[in-house]
Amino acid sequence: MRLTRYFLPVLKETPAEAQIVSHRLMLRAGMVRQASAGIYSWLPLGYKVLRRIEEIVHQEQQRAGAIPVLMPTIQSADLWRQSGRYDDYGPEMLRITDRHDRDMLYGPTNEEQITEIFQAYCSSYRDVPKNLYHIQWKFRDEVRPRFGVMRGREFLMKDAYSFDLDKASAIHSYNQMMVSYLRTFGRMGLKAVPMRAESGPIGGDYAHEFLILAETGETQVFVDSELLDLNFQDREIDYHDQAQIQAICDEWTGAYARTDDTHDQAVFEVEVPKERQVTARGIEVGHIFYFGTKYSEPLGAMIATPEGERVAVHSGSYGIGVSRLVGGIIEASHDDKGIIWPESVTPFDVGLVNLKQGDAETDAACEALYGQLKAAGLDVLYDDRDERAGAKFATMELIGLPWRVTIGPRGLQSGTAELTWRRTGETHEVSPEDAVSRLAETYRGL
RNA sequence: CGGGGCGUAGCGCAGCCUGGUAGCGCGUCGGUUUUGGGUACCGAAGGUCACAAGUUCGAAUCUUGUCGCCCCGACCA
Repeated sequence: MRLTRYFLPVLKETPAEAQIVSHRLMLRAGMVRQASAGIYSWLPLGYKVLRRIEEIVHQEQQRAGAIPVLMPTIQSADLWRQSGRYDDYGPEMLRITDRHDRDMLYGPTNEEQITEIFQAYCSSYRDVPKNLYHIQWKFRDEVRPRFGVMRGREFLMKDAYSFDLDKASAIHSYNQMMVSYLRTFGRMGLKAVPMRAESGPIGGDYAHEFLILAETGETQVFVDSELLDLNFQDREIDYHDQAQIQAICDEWTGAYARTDDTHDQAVFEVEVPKERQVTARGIEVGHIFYFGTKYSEPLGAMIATPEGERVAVHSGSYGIGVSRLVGGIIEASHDDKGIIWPESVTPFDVGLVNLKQGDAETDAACEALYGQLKAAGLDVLYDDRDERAGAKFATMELIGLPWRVTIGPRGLQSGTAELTWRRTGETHEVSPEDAVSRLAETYRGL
């Protein structure tokens, strides 16, 4: 993509309304535009990142056996009356009426809908286990939306719902999602720690929130540093192997990790040696929850056991805040110059900077390299504006592309380009061919 | 929902107290200049001063109401 033909409205100054760093950088990098309180338009650069995060979530959900569907944003109030949540949910739910004066709502979540779908088609133990998920916009009318996309009213969320014959099987479904989440967040360059959450009336240990540590997090967290040192990396997972999945879950939940909701200072001090006690702020990016028959009973989602008995199906729900992750990743990865995208979610793989636009020789060198990078399968943003070096560098650093190739008259004399790593500023003088092959290698498999 | 603040050009702001035909910086457009870290200079375009009512000869400025946005707190399956 040539920058002169792209739509990238970067700002030199920080808009007054933005307080936290991810919100500021998203506005300055031209990623989003606020439409009203807690509601945003996604501009091209922001949309690209959102889609890449979404794609990783899709891949990892399906790898873990979840099946994609798409449910509507607007729901009928009827199902919510059946589950009893129409009255319980309160003013956070956006309620609307259609032309026939029927009560409708903009979905804040989809337990009722998915359970209705499940019960309509599934009636036997042969139909389970099933895990259906979608990535869809949600609306929760927060009293005070803030922090840009981190706490919006309208937000994109992945929500998966598992259906099992009994609790033991449901716990395996739960564990599969926990492992899937570790992989998902790991791929995005995040260290997300599962922390014990309020489990509600069911009891047990089967509710976890995934938090990434960041100074601007809204939640106080208490964690054993042992967990922070764990590394998921790219280990081979067999999601059908119950023992392996259970072992991974045990590894990640074996040490103390809780938010202020469930924190117990006495237990913390007994279980965790002083030097490993970490108190920090966290951002919730995922939530997994086993809720048993809470919705299947009122909504009549029953299945027959092999013995012919009809029982309520055991369910869990599993959320990932897809749009929130865009802000979360920036909170976790930026410096005073701007964003630093991990290669896995970056809007462009590489930025190409022409230091002397209009000069026949540098223009030709840039055009050639631009073509080679694209031919190597890389997504390139070519800054072909007639701007000074400083302005071009500042733009690239602001929008956070992990790699920059710089071509100017100085390097061309010796036939070299500069390859710069955003994260450290480290620069290598390489031939254009080497730049292409190194970048292609870096992005292989991502 | 309690408390506080702000709506003036695309962005950041001044002007308001003490009413008199709206200004600065950045950005944008045209030109000269410069050319490896946001060059310098000249010129230009761009605003129903959030909206409504009122006071006044005259309102961005004073009064009242409405709307929008932000911050602190409470809230957040």
